[in-house]
Amino acid sequence: MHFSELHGWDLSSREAIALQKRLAGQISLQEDLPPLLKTVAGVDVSYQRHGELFFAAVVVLCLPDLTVVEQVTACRRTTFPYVPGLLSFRELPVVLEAFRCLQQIPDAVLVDGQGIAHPRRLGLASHLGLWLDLPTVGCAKSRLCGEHGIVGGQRGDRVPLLLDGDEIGAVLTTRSGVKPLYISPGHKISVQSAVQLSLQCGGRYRLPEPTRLAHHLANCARQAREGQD
DNA sequence: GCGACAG
DNA sequence: ATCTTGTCGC
Repeated sequence: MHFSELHGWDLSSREAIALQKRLAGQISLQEDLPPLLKTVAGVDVSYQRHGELFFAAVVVLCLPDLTVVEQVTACRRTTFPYVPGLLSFRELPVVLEAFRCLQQIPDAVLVDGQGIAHPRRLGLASHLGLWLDLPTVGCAKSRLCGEHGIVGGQRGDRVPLLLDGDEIGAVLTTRSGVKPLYISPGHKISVQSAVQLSLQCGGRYRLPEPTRLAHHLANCARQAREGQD
């Protein structure tokens, strides 16, 4: 990993973009999942409008029953601003902090954000996948880049997400009658498996259980801290 | 120059 | 993401 990435993350936007271009070349879209997935983790971040504290949560669930086996949270202050396309430099530090608290290593990770469906093919899920050297999937609630047709309204319906002639992901309806999710491989997984895993992890809600629970836990951690002051 | 733009 | 109350619908 790049030195500046191991410390402080105090990069300029120009440096961050250059780093993304280099790291993108290390992303693997080859299937590298265990024969049978036993655990899958979900991760998400929460923070205040005008606050500097960021809270990350990681929840590990068992497959195929989706029972929770472990959950951790972490808190850290961030300085990197929100810039579309540079989200990982803002959220990855606290997310990695949370992963260090985990007692076990999940077989795969679902992330609230894009994988390779990114202008430089290195969204938050991809960047995290490289750091952890684990299969990751980007499960974003809205589009960052790429084009696609209209997707059906039934759970499981999907259309390809294309960018510069490449299939970078899929627009997937995870729950009938609800806005679709933008699914893309983060690292060490194919579009097909990313979609398959996303569906396997949910059904009752728009978001897959792992990220849905992580989102809730991160919010609880933040509100608990706010209550102290 | 103009519009788009994860969380 | 967050700021915020109620409200429509299964």
